[in-house]
Amino acid sequence: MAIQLRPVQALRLWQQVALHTVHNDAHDLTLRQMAILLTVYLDAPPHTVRGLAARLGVTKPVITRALDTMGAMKLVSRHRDENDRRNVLVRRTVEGALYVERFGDDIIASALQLPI
Amino acid sequence: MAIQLRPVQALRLWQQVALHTVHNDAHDLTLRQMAILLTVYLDAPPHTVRGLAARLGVTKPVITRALDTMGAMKLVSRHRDENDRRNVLVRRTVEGALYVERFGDDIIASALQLPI
DNA sequence: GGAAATCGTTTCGCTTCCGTTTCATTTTGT
DNA sequence: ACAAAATGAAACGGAAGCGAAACGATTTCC
Repeated sequence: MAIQLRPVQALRLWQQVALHTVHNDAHDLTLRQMAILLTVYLDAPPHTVRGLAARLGVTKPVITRALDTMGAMKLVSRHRDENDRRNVLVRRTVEGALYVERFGDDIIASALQLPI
Repeated sequence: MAIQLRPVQALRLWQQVALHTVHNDAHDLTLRQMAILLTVYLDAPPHTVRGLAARLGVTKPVITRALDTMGAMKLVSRHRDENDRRNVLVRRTVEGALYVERFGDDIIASALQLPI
């Protein structure tokens, strides 16, 4: 059965997660960075810079910069593709998986407290 | 009945909305700005700079700057409190209400398409 | 083999956001 | 009346992101 949200529930959910993230999250990712992170962790690999740029509808430098930032945070890692050395493959990390998992828990907790 | 999400559903929902927003939204609000906007539109007024700062757990200049930005976008408006002229009251706008409404629709649409 | 295409990165100038501090205005308390 | 407190905005220096263009490294295509 599909997840059906009423408008106030949908907006409340987003508000609560946003408030919680602003309040407690040290990483302070932008929406673009979050979109990249979740795509790397939810979509099937491999993930290339070009592929991520296409998925988000942004230019490649946007991806490169986001990977710089999130790489320094150890949320993702970069590796040369040995089959085609022009490519860079973005891979998950233990820290990133933990971060994404906790973020999902926050969403679930907020959803449970939504008004009926 | 409460809204119950499984981890993959919660994360997929956030990913889809993030991707959609990055792709289509011209405003490009930060997470803090979004938290402020939704609080103004969902919580009961009046909304002061100090109150919003406390709600988000950030300093007042953060709120002031966010209101500058979102005021220029006409998503919120500022008015002196005539009862206590030290206060500034943040109010909703027609444009802002429309923006929030559309954002809610995006969340609902993404939720409907979640895997079971 | 060599030109062309592809891929990710770097550079450039610009804008925006950040935290901290300082300031002007207004209200409160005595 | 007047000092103290409270409120929001402005100033400051620093960090990070943006789009566009240019750049090396690698592969593809004749």
